[in-house]
Amino acid sequence: MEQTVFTRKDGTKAYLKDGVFTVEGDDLLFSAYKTFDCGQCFRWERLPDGSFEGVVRGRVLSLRENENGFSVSDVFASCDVHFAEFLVNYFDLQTDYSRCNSIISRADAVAAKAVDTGLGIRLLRQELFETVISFIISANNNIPRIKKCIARLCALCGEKLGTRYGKDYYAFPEPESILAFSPDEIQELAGVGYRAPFIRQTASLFAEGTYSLKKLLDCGSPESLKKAVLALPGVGEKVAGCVTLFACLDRGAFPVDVWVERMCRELYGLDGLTRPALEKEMKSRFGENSGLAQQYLFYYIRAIH
DNA sequence: TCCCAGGGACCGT
DNA sequence: ACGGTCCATGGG
Repeated sequence: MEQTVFTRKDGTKAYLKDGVFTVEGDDLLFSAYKTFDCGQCFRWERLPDGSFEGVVRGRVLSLRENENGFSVSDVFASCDVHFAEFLVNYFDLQTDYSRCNSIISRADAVAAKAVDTGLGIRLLRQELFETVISFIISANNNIPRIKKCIARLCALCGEKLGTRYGKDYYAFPEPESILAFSPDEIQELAGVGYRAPFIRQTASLFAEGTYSLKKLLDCGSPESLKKAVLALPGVGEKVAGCVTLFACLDRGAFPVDVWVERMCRELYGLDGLTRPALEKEMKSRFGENSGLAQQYLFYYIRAIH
């Protein structure tokens, strides 16, 4: 028996059947590969059979794409309506991407090409603490190694979720679980190098309640929000941008890293500008859609290099 | 061996 | 507000 989670005028629908969450639509604009590969998340991977496996909010998920949509199942449990509603939010299924895409494409020819190349990317609405720690680890690091560091951190102090085919699965650690280890232990066992003290100090600020999702949501303006996130140890301009964007606190954020810098130089001819100047310039082009535009442009410049 | 990776803290000026 | 330097780690 099917349980409908939502339906839309355009025919898109999401429903729950036999514990499996399914989304169908003629023009869904969802590509699992691009969404998981565009650098916003680090705990999804493609399996040899073409499906995807990821750990989200303490659940091991399996995602498979089909002709006109995709299905998600919980590897160790049955998916209930409550979690299905969480997934609708996580995959940003309420947002009209065809509308966002046309707005971004209209900005300029480069953006139009980037949208074309990255079609199917969705901005995931990820958990705050995981996003903060993940992007502290991302500083001066590369994506394959960021994934390894996070996987080791989860295996070190994340809750064990189960074992399948000889593989163990772990949740992303709670702040308190990270605090059980010293900076030296985190550095040596998770291989995060000099970022270990930052990870631990930030975990402490979340554990004691100085930082929480609620407090950041209460900031009011994107400016005060960014200022608050910037005050976390190991968090600078770029990481703060990623946190506010990927934890869905400010979709207008435009984080500038080496790739975006390169993109601005090679595609827009913006040479010799500082990162804040590039951020300001690009935000003026894309406005409230800056975050999504940034993802398309990030994906595009990496694809053509 | 050097350079780079979704940079940031800390120090000078 | 700036510019330089150092910071672990691993892959090319």
